[in-house]
Amino acid sequence: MATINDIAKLAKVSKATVSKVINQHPGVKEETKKKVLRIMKQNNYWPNSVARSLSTHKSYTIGIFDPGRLNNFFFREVFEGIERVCGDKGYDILYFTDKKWDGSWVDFGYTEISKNRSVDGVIMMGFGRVETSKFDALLASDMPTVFIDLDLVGKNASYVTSDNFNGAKTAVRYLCQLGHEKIAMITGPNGFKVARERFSGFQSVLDEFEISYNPDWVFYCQYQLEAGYEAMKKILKMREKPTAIFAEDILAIGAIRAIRDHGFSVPEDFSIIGFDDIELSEHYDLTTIRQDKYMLGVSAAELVLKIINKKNSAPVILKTGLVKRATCRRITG
Amino acid sequence: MATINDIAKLAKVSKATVSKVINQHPGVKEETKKKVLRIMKQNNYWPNSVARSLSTHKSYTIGIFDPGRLNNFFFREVFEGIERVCGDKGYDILYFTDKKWDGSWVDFGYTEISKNRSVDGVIMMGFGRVETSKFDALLASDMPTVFIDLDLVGKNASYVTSDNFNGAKTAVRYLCQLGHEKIAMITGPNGFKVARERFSGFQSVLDEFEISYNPDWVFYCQYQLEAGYEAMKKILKMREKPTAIFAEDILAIGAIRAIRDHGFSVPEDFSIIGFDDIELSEHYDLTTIRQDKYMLGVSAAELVLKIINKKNSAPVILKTGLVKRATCRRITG
DNA sequence: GGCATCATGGAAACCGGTTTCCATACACTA
DNA sequence: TAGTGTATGGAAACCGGTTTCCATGATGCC
Repeated sequence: MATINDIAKLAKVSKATVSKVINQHPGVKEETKKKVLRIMKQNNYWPNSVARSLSTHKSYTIGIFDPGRLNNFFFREVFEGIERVCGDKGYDILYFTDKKWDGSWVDFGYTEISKNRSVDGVIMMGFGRVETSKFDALLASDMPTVFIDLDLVGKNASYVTSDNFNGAKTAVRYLCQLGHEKIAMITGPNGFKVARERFSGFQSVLDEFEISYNPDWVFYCQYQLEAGYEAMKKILKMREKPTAIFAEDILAIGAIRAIRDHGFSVPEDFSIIGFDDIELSEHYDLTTIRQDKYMLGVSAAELVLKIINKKNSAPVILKTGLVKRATCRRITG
Repeated sequence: MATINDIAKLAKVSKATVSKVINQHPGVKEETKKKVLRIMKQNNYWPNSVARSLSTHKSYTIGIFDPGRLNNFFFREVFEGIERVCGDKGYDILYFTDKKWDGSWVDFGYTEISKNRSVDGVIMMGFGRVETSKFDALLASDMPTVFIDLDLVGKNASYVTSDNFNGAKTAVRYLCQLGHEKIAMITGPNGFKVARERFSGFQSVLDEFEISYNPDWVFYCQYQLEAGYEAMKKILKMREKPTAIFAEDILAIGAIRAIRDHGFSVPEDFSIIGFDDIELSEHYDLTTIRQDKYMLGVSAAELVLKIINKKNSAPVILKTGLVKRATCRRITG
């Protein structure tokens, strides 16, 4: 590949001049510029972005950390949103893999990894649990950072999330308005921030409708279909059963399968409302609360670019919406 | 962040020595090495990978081009396979976004993009159609390259794919062995390489069983559920209908929905066999041919690393397997 | 015609590493 | 004691760009 020196020699100018042409700096005669551009084109020259990053400390790259693997049902859509925005602004995406540092002699945090790769900003996703101490250094650093679904802020850090609290309220309120008073919740692991918020929304609506809260009807489990299935099996064995269940989609689908496998049906015997609106949900005709995953990605990318450009960095909270399908029914009594 | 110069000064040695320590080169006294390592650790130093790439021409980064967006049902799994292998070997992944080059003054191909970013190798995926000319430069270059589902080879290029031909044969043979003689195929766009291979497998088994080929029973469409739905609607309107349908999963599922929406059922009225085994298929209890998407990613990454390390670069063809579920039945004719 | 001003382009330092090659010091041999 | 070999560490060039600052020549003005 041709380098800037080759081009300089061929054009009989200095590399400084070539650089000015590349970067459209003023102070180069039109004629000279034309000549340099022509030589560049003839030699199919494009500046080496690594060398450029080294001197400018700018790489046109956004890093992504996703060590917990963002929920499969989410990843592609969120990623696509990020990609769209980054692409439009000329950024590429560096996906940091989980690495085994064999006998690593240095403790290595997110800040070091990203600075060492010279990314211009990072998006942190797939961290479900709330243990923020490992982000302290990152938050204190000047690395532009956006968290997805973790409400952390810092000098150069902000976050993007869906309005889980109000989304959950919409869901549960919908059930209440259909006449349900015995409502169970199957949700994610207790330590998960999004799960907690949704649970708060759930409780808040129970209060609002003066429904007493029954802790036996709350199940915390991993975000896996089977876990929803098992939780529902427990419900089916209870003497006093709820009439409706609020559960994140993948768990809701597990529950639906358990219900069907045990000879009951939805919504006749149980009304089910989900949260997320993953792709599968449509196939189960699941009534649910939609999160806009694509927009989550778009917003995260836009926000990190704003922070990079020193624009405002206010957190973004995305609205959710009720998607009525076929798994909830009105009950009387 | 500390640089190699800072460390050198603090340790009262030259940067050359620090570099030797970092890279575990011989010729540094144990005592000196210890001291340097201690200083590095104290200052939380890690070498800047951009500077390093510039001088070594090695970046520990694998680039991914995916402009056509690898089928959503595939992406995450393939990506995860790639990630696992890359991570284990200390590589990160640079995802090249689709960029709009406003008034770009240079024609820009895959080779230039990857060289300019100094990736050590690239994986090309999501190119369904067979137009290979745009890969000519890449194939001729020395950039280690692996194609997924496109059988292109070059000095430093190879590919990974599933055995679509034999997979399709397994599918169709299974139908034949169940007694079906009237078999339709709903497949991807005509120009798609994988679709063509599967179609060849289909035809080959028809020959094998001496079943005459009926072109009216072959439908080419986009890989979208709705397209499968529409194709099936056409079949349902035919006077002489097939008894079985071979279709890629997403199309098969569209077909199943059409069948059900029109008052028929699977497998009573039609046997359906898919290809791919996407996540959805299990939920439809679809009998299908499984492609191991994760392994596709693993193999692609392993292969590109082999090429980088000048090991063999023989193409990898992954076996497929029949997954029997509930959408095919024996007929007696 | 002499001098200030401006447009243009180049020299050189720098970004943070790697690597080659040479200098030094010390030990060992003759 | 001089000569040779070996272990160790440093100087400097290099990777391919950017950027600052200065030199040069042309122009404008009095």
